[in-house]
Amino acid sequence: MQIYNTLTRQKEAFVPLEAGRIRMYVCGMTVYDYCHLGHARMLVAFDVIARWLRASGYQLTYVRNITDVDDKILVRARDNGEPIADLTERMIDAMHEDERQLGVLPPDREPRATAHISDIIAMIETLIERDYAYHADNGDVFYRVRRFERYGALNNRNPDDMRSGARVDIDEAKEDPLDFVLWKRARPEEESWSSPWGEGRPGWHIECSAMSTCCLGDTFDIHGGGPDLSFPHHENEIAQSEAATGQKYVNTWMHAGALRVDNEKMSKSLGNFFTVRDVLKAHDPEVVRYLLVASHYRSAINYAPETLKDARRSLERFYNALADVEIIEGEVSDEFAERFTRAMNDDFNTPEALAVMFELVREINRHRENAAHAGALAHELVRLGNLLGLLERSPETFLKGASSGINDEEIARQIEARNAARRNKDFAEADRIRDALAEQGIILKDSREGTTWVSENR
RNA sequence: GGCUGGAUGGCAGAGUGGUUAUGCAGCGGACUGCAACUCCGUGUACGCCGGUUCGAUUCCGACUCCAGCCUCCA
Repeated sequence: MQIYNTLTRQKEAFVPLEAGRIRMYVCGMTVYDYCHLGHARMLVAFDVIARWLRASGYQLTYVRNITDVDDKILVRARDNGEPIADLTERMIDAMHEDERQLGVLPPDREPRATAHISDIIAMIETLIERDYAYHADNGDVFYRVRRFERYGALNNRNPDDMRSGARVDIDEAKEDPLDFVLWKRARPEEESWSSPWGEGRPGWHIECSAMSTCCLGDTFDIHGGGPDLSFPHHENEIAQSEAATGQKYVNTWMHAGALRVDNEKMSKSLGNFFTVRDVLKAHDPEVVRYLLVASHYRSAINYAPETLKDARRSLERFYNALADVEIIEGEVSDEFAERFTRAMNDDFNTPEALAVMFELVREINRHRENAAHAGALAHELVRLGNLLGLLERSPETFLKGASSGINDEEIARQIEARNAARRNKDFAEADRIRDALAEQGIILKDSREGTTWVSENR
């Protein structure tokens, strides 16, 4: 298996630290608002990765944290006039619901920053002991970046270069503008935790170092996250963890590509985001997942509502192939599975894997008259699709969707009326009925076995 | 300014030193009462300029453009 490593900027043969076992940590959400599609992209990308690692026979421990304390959460909770725990619980529930909808399987562990304050404090204490951190005059604790020689390695960045154009805020309390905060002293009225440095809360970067080490050990196999976390977040994590433990932190760094809107990054700070729940109001969740899986996980996706239409049509091709076939296990050429596996083993090449599945679709359609063979091919298609978290529903459920406004009995009645007209060669009437149903999004399909329908809604 | 990516046919999107990606859309044919679904066939696609090579979209160099990071952000 080959995986692209951000640290070395190339695909590498992946070898886990412990044979047969993989430990993976992914930076999750800061829960002060609903998930947007950019989050969905990252969540689905690592879901596919986790699924494939498991399908490949590895015993995977997948940890994805929740940041449930930070400045934005504090501000939002104060604006709402509620305790931060109320806000974060609500957003965590919403996130879980969005994930479930998108077919994202839960990680094995989902540690929260507020549940690991003592681990965080312990790590900061170690960093201070080792002279990698200092308690500044303003009460904050900072990381001493220049003391960590390898700083910038992940992003190929030299601290001296960063200084020149830097827009780093000149905090008087810092020894060096590059230093970043590990522990923030609480301002009056702020929710806080006690520490050797007084009441306060953890800085953002330290929580991931503390939680990943707690859950997975000093050194682990894979660390992932969104495209914008590489710097400074992951760089800082390396500095913190390696300074604290003296061990290599992570072997393979993985970063998902961005999701853009109108060729601009979608992000909360730009305000150009679509929330997952809003998109799912108008679109089938599997269509959204397909859209995300149809691009390689590292490439940027330029999202436009119209692109969902293409995704929908592509999924329809899969489900049309599965419709009216009895899906049964049977003899199938290994070729498809082998090519699928080769694609996925090559840095999780899902577009290539989907291409193999589409070729399977054609085989099914070609062999429809041979029920056993078609059924076996269909079984294989579903099996491969499931590995990507797709094709988990019956073709009927997907194709008929939520038939809005008109119920199945009424549709059946109209179809019977039309077929009666057809038998009488009254094609004008037959077409009138078909057009009327089409108005309501119901598309009829005639075959030797009779007339079926699908919904083009959603 | 520094550091990363990227530029593929109408659109989306893989990949490869010489041979069909794949999906959607289009065109021709089959099936159909007509459609839809499906099948068969069909597109001189690889940003620009040089170089290496028998041969480059694929390797190397320059250039142009786009995006991301350098401040919280998946």
